[in-house]
Amino acid sequence: MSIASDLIRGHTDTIILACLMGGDNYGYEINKSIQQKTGGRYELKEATLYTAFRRLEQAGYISSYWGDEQTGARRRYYSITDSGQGAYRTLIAEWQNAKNMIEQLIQLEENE
Amino acid sequence: MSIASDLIRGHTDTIILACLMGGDNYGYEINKSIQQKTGGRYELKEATLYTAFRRLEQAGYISSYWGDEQTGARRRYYSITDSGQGAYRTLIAEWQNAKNMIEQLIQLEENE
DNA sequence: TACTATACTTCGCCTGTCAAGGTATATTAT
DNA sequence: ATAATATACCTTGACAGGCGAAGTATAGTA
Repeated sequence: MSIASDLIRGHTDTIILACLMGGDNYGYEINKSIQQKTGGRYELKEATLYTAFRRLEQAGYISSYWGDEQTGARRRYYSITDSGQGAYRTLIAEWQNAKNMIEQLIQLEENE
Repeated sequence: MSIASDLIRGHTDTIILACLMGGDNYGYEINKSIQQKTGGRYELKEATLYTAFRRLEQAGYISSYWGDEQTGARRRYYSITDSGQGAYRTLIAEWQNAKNMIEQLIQLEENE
């Protein structure tokens, strides 16, 4: 069973930034690590992933460079910027906020 | 401060269904109750609200009828169906799922 | 008489997701 | 040799939900 993408929407950027907080990485590997973290229950679709990279780089939250692999397919590595680290912290705070709000709104109240 | 709409996307239906689990209600009042529950920090935009009603009714999760107000503006009341109650429970379960997954993905791990 | 609150509706734009298709290299199986 | 698979990246076009903006109608208040 997969997860509705509308529930993840808006978290893609945060997920990627969180990943890059742990160090530079490239797209394919980032997605692999996401699959691993969730025990295969979730993965970003390639189109979604690379669209997000463009968006984040455009916003100045990440920067990229080509790896110098001597063998195998080329890799484009991404690095989180200072600005991106700030954005990450903001996004985390917003998530805490949103999470509480959603819980408040979708649960049935016993009292009242 | 408001909340990013992409963080709410996918929860609109659940929020409305949750509201109707407490009994029949009409659009304007539903939105008021949402504002109240969140201390004014959140409200559904009218277009979003009424679009959601159409969608939910289309799906058979809610049904509607006109109120018999003798005065003031007419009100269209909404009622959650059996099917809608099932959908609500499913959506709640999915939220629990998604919530855990997101937390796992966006937080920094101390260990490892 | 104008404004505000209540209450519902529709149109068209914007944005993020994703199916589908493409490119290229290296390894493994037939 | 050749086919298949894994790695790794990229783009296009369609789709769906959120929402700004505008409109309709009624009732109470300044």
